[in-house]
Amino acid sequence: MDLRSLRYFEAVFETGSVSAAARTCFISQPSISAAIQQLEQTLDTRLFVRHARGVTPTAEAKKLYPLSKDLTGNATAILRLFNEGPACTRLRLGLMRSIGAQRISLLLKELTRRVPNLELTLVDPDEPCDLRIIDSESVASNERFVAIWTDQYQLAIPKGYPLSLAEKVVLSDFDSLPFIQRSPCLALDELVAALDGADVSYQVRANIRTVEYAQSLVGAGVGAAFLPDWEEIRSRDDIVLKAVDGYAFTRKVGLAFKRHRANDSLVQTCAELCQGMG
Amino acid sequence: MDLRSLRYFEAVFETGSVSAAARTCFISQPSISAAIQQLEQTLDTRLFVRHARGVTPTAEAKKLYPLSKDLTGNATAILRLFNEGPACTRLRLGLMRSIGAQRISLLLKELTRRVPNLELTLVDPDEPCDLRIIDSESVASNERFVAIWTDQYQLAIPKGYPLSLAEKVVLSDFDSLPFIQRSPCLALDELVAALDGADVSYQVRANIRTVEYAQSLVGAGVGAAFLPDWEEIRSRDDIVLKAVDGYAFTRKVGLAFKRHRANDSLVQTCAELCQGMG
DNA sequence: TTACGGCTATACGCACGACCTATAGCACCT
DNA sequence: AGGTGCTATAGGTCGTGCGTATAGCCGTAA
Repeated sequence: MDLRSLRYFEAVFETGSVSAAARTCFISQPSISAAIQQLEQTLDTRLFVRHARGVTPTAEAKKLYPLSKDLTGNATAILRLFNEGPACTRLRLGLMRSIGAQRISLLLKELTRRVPNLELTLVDPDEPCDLRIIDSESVASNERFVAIWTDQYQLAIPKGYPLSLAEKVVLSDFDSLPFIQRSPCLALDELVAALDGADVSYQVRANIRTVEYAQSLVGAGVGAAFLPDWEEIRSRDDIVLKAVDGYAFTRKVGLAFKRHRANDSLVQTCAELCQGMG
Repeated sequence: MDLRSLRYFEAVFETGSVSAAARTCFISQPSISAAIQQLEQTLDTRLFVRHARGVTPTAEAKKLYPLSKDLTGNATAILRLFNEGPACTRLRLGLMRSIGAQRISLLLKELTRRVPNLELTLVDPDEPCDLRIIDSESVASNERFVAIWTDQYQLAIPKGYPLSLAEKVVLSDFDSLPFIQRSPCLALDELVAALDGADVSYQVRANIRTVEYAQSLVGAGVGAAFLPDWEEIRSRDDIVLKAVDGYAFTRKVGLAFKRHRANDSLVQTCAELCQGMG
């Protein structure tokens, strides 16, 4: 019997469902199933009655639950007793460049509020780090991904451009449109592929990496750009955002972390936080 | 932090030594070292000061110890709560045929006393089983071995034989001696090898498997046999036990169990019991 | 009735880690 | 100085916790 199984048991008990428990524990459903089976075996007791709509706890499970809760509570209390104090917890956070500061800063603010004495270091997502905030395409195979939000990519057009008055944007509108490229960006790659397929040639005015630069350049009238539909962009009076008719370019942005660190408490609070920001 | 590390910590704290803790936990010393280091890392605290004569606990360790003891105590209490009652614990014990009933029965008696409601099944040691009582030569590579006793093999001679009066037995005395072979027996194999080397031919009267049979046959005067120097044989007035001059044939008999089951409570009580019987 | 969606259990493969043995390095003792 | 007992490190093996993919089951909707 180990604390891990007990925590999983508690989650199943509280949610009344193996799948739901798996979600709250940031773990796959079969893993919870296996852990519960193992626990049932070591205790030589049936803890849940399985049915198609979830599971219902047996009398033994109801007896076990408060004991388990007490035990795991004590365990984390011991952890806290030794970990709190002046010692600060260090967190290296890999941040995809194209994410944009505004939206992330809310998250980081909340994180530093929740974790006292946090020493946060922001690095590129390809550097060694504890957590990464990246798009879902960049997740490594040994990483777990918790989505935070989904960006809809739209064409950001300077107010003065004729296209900014058009009802809708179609692919042919890109023909000889001054354009600001931001890379790496999968949505842009898709767009380029679509344009190539339609034999439309566009005019590159700038190659930059962050959304902030692109935003400024569009605002300054340098050219149009392909940007996520963030509120901070939408609310500018010098930029118009328009969807490209017939195309939906999206990317899922979220938190990625090594699977074997899923039980790390710092990782867990981050994951919970990110789920809450959705 | 897991219960395993805490239990190892308690053992180190109580014995004041990593090596001693390893012995009481039936585990290797580096494993304890690693677990303690890991615990120190997750608690972000130095728990022991290492020196050449063992380890001394720090103030933090003294603070942790009662908390840890409490936690692991609660955990085992939960286990007991669910495991005790009318449900019986089943144990399949593989018993080497050549071990002899008398000595083992003491051990089994004590075991059934300590474990209430034990359902014991004795099987051959090559059948699937939870524990095996075998000699040290037969231990598999994924098994751990806890010695119980060491048998000294001696020549058991019927009282009436001339050799029973001899001062000492030498290899040449085996020449045309009526002999009772018991196999499999490594000590016997060694003896045979020695006899072959000395060009002595002996006379086989019987081939049997258990010590009990051999004992009876020797007692009945059928022939001599190579037997461990147990009290139950030594005390018979129709058998004389004599060491073979210049040779020490021994075998270590003990408890063997799969390594990954070393933390199983039933396995542990058996191992402790066996250590105590030495 | 069938089709579908959500639930749990099973199958199977991978990778992390707990464990082993062997050995180095250190302090104390003879 | 060499021996003994301790702890730490190195390197390899095996068990198991976790993943994805999938089967099977039941309740609901078409």
